[in-house]
Amino acid sequence: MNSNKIPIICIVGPTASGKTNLAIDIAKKTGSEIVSADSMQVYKEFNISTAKPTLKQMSEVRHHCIDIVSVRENFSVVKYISFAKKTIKDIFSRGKVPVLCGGTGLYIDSLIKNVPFEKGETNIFIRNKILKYMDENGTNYFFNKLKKIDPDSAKKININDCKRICRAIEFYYTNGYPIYRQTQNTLKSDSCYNVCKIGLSFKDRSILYDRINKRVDLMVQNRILDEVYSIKNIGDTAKFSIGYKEFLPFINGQGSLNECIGKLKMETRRYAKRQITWFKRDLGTRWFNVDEYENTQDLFIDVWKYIFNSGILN
RNA sequence: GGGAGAUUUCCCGAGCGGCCAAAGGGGGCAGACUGUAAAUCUGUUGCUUCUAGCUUCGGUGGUUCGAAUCCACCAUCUCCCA
Repeated sequence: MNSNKIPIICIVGPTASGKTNLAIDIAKKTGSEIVSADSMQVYKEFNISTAKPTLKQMSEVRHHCIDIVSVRENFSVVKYISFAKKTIKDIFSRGKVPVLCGGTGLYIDSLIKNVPFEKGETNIFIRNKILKYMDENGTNYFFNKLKKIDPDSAKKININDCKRICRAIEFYYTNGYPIYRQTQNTLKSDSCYNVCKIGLSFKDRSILYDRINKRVDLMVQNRILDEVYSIKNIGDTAKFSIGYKEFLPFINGQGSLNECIGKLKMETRRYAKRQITWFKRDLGTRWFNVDEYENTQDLFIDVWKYIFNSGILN
């Protein structure tokens, strides 16, 4: 146990696995606060679609990194990290062990691994020009350019991955050195947190998928469509939110509502799959199969035992 | 009642005598992921004792060296005329 590191309890897992409730139970038990790690719950206007904790839940346990920007603004990992780092420090300074909870793997890993995001604010204008060029003329020109300025990254990035090619080039020209070096530096640097990581998973994938489908039905009942209608001038990062873009065909008269709901369920399931792939990578995570427990109380008891025995609270 | 057309691997859909276990897309499964990440991208997807063999293209029979592809009948569906 490294004493000069801030201890964190971290809950990860796919969407609809029950992270929110588990985190709240843990925070109540330890008298602590929750730091969300969710790239879409940061937006004030998304409530139903992001399955945010309820107002009641948020009044019982303090939540952070939720409702911090408008969908009109662009958000990114960097903004998240600077916000989350301060928050975690603050919670710890008040004698509590923060509970980090969320489904955005990139945000969690970047935070925990201490990724050194430096100067070089993204130039959206240039980025969009490069992406537009690749969309119209193929990736060859920029991929070859990348091979020259950052051959290591070119080896790792697939020739069809426009966004990563674009980012690597953008990185080089704003920072003056290859993005590959940043990755290497991160691997060398030490985390400033001491993390007890808990993952929620399912022995039977179909049970998770079933929960997702039901959750979407519930969102529809809770008038997710009104939420979509109420959003005006959405920005470039929020517009990709699952639960927003799927309803656009209906709103534009290009599809039935049922088709959109079906698509939303499907996209959510696929998202869950990607989350599982991401989180599985971290060998330090202690996994709990949700579908092996009779109820959430039993699950909580086991999780709590694990947290307690980990020594993170000492 | 008469006429025209359809039936393909989990789904949609191409194939119209050999190069077809069958294009392409979707989904599933697996993977990647360092300033858009709920984004983006990759691999794989009939079975097996897997550099080969076996069983598939509504059903049954036939033509042919050879059929998902041609013929006959049957079944189901769609459309058109009554």
